Amino acid sequence: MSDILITFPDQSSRSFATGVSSMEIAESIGPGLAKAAVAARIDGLLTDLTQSIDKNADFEIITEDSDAGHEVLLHSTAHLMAHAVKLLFPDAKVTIGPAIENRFYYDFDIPGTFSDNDLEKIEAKMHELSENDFEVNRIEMSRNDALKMFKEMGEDYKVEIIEQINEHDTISAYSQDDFIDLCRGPHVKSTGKIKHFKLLSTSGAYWRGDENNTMLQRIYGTVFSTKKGLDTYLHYLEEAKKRDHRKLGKELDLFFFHHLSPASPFFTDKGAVVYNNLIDYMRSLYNEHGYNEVITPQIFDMELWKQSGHYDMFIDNMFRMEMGDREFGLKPMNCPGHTLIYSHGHHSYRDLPIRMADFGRLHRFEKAGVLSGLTRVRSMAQDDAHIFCTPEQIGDEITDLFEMVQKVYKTFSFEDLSITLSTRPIKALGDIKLWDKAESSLKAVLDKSSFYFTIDKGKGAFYGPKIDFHVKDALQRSHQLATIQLDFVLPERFKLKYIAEDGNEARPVMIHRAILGSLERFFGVYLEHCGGDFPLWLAPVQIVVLPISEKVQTYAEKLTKNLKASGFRTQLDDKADKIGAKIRKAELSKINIMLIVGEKEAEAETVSVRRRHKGDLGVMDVSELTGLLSEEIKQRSS
RNA sequence: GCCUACGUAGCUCAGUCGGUAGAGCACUUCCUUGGUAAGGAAGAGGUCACCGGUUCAAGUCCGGUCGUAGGCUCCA
Repeated sequence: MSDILITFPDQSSRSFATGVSSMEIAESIGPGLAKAAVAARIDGLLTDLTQSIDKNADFEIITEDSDAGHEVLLHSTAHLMAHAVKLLFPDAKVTIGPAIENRFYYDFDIPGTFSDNDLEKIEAKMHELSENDFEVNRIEMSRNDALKMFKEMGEDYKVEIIEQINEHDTISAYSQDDFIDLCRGPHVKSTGKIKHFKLLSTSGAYWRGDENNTMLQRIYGTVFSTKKGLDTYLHYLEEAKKRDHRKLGKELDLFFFHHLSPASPFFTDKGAVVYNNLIDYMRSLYNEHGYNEVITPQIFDMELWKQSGHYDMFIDNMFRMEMGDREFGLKPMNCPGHTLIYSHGHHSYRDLPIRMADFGRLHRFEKAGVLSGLTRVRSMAQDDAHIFCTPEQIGDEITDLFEMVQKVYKTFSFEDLSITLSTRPIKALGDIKLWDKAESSLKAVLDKSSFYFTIDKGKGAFYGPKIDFHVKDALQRSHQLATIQLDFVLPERFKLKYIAEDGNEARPVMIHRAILGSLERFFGVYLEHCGGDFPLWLAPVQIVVLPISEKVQTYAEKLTKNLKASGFRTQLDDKADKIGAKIRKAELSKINIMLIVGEKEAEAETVSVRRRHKGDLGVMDVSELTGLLSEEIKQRSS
């Protein structure tokens, strides 16, 4: 038997006997590696460790702590769960069970549903199967044999899957004890490898995601190679729950919902302070960047939405009303209204670009099942603007937007910006030449920006290509916030024009752009990002004055009054509580500055300053303090 | 829209087998006048989401409506 040459990721190579398995190679390198190995990558393809190799190949061991290895482990755990479910619920039919980010799921067709109690039983059975340490074996077979086998087993969904697999492809299945499941693999070599897992939740899910198909029962779970890994992940889930904007919104009394206006947030006085400060901040940027704000109607004759195309594309998401013999639509977007402003006057190329900003309230009838807190609402406003410009101006406008976006994310301390450029979809309106030009100008700006970006081919809007910005929050979750979309269609539909340099009429381009996106959603995302600890400039209550006893009531009142007059959002806590209780209350409501005043301070006209989460900062003159705070607010420090 | 779970005081939650509703925090009043994360006492607060049904009797059982939550094409 001749030898084969195995090349490792560091480009070193060694020869092995033909037919060597990945496991044997791993063992030859070291027992530690062999223990951590879950799969191998041979010439770029993920395979089982037991797979034998009979030709020269690029080779890499996949360990359980790598991303690919974790995926294998997740997928193998999905199988283990399916195994347990089949034992406990013999009538269940298996469907698919992929790994997703940090989790896996498996969909089953069962007569009833899974209860929490069932989940516990399944988990216990999984532990039992893990302890049995069954070998996991790959079985390859022809398409016909596979069809026959799964038909006999009554696994209709698997049969459907096999029927869609290319005739000439080999089909693989994996067995552990007497459980067998159609699967591409690879898998861990025995069930004993799967130890640290937890089933998380159940839900309904349509077969192949199509609501016309059978509703299946899905179970989500997670698994890690170490107990520590699992604990860390479960802790992360706890942390995410603690920071949930709906929970914080209630605790800090920022907003609430009422069943008489579903999915439409009520911002309390406190929440409105934050909301309005977000708007004020964007306004200050608009001043710097040459935007003009407009105010447009809430309700338009349906004729407008027919002309804009919303009637065809968006009518299911619109609130409509009939008044006498006219039908009106509540605006879901500002753009059509803005074209009416643009058309209200004549424009020369010298007027362009026109940057038209609008914080108008929008209403969208989102399906009941997709609503969620502030992230998916039916009533919202955006930091919306439309830029009307010449095709030549697109590049400069985008460059300016980039600058703005970066400023904004810095202010809110969002790091880890990533960008996608979405290009022309198959169903696109407008001249292809214009598309090419628009795409290349977007790409040129991106190239110049030194930002890393990926291209989402064919994912642009039907009216133009777009750039989306994604940020990661404090828990490393990604959120799409800003969007910049080029639009050639609306200017066409509304026959927008300007007089070009050559004296002829020309069609402007519209750029739709929002940086925070919807203010409601941004409020939610940012609330979770900062965990309710608003920076001073955004805080609903910036200062609370805490008198130690009634003896200093007069001083405390005067102090509060003066701070309010100086523009600080200040409260006085003159309840008959002890100072410790007042401090505790202020800390829990996350008020930035606590001013403790007793007889000493009253006499010297000073304050004892305590900062949220930081504790006692010592005694200060009032003017010194207000100077520092004013500067902090002006800088919008985070 | 579909599946599942949930809806009890402002908030967080108990409420057994169907027998007419309870705690903590918050709130109000009183006592205490205090020095950096909870001083004490008393009081007030609920059409148990809504509508209907079963029953002598419903927060509890059944049906419906509304609302909220987790999901619903990350493919064997």
